Amino acid sequence: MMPDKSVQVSVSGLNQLFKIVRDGKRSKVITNPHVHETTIDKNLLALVPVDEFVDIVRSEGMQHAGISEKLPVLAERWSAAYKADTKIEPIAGGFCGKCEFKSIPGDGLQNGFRECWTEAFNLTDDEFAKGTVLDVYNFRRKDRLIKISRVVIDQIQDDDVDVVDGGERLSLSERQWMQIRGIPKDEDLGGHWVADTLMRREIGEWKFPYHFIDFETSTVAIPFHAGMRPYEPVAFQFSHHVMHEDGQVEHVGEFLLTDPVVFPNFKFAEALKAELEQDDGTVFMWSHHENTILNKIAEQLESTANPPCNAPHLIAFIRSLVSGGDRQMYDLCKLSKDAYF
DNA sequence: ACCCTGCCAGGCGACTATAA
DNA sequence: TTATAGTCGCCTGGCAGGGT
Repeated sequence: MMPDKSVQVSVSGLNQLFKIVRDGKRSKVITNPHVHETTIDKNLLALVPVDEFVDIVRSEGMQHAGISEKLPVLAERWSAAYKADTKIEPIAGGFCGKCEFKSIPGDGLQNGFRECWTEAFNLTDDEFAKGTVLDVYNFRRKDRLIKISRVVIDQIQDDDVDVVDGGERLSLSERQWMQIRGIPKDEDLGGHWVADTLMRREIGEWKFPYHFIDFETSTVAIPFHAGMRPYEPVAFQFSHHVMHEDGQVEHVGEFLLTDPVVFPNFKFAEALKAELEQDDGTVFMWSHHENTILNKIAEQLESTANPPCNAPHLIAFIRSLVSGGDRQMYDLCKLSKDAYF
């Protein structure tokens, strides 16, 4: 059974019926005794046939952490190793970047990643400290280099990265190369690099007062509110800082709605509108998260059965801020990628 | 003058990896 | 989750060379 994202729930507070509580080191779910009195839209859960995927696993086996093998063979091998507590020989790959057994030097914990990579590549402490192909930003050839045991960052060769000239922008490959070989001496501003012309031109487009907004959202499987679907984002908090022309920065506003009964998204948009419509200063976001959330809220305002009376104003306000709007939010993450190292 | 063929570059879509 | 960029394969169109 899977939550069906196309289904709107008919009641509010469904999530309140199943409270998760800590019980020592374990968690457990307390089911509300009134659960049976609540009419739960059973369609919220969809029966999804997975035969097709089971067939794939049966015929092609498992592919995990560099291993490709039939499931029964793996089950046998891994359970035997687990039972006898014997170590499985490591296979290194790009997926090691997501290794969950890394530890921070000095925290006293064992470092499974280091153990594996020491065994696989004989790396010294010094080499670990330099960094590896896993540390290179958005590097898609790491697998290839790991296969030929070229893993320490300074072992990466010129032709391992096709450096594309980004013109006035720092291209992805130029960034990678800077990370690998360092900032060219004549362009080093003291440990950082700036695309001066581009940066100044972009800043020239901005308008004081600058608004910096940051959203906190959650997407949960069991909707909090009637009319919502599984995994619809709930925007419950934002913070708002303003930077004035004289350089003074202030935390001008914050929205936080924690009342579990109230659907926060529309109140959220309302509060944001009240704070931003005081002037026409540039609004900044980091990456496109704020854009995505605002689009989502506009969608919800349009599709909800009982929209607030100011819905048209809220929608117009959102449209002006999102990509394509006349006051579209400026993505500082993108600028930092284009113009800063 | 026209056509065919092979080569190559660029465009495009599908897929995939990555980041936030 | 969404957005974006890299990669790869495929297609197309331009071009050159050679044949009819």
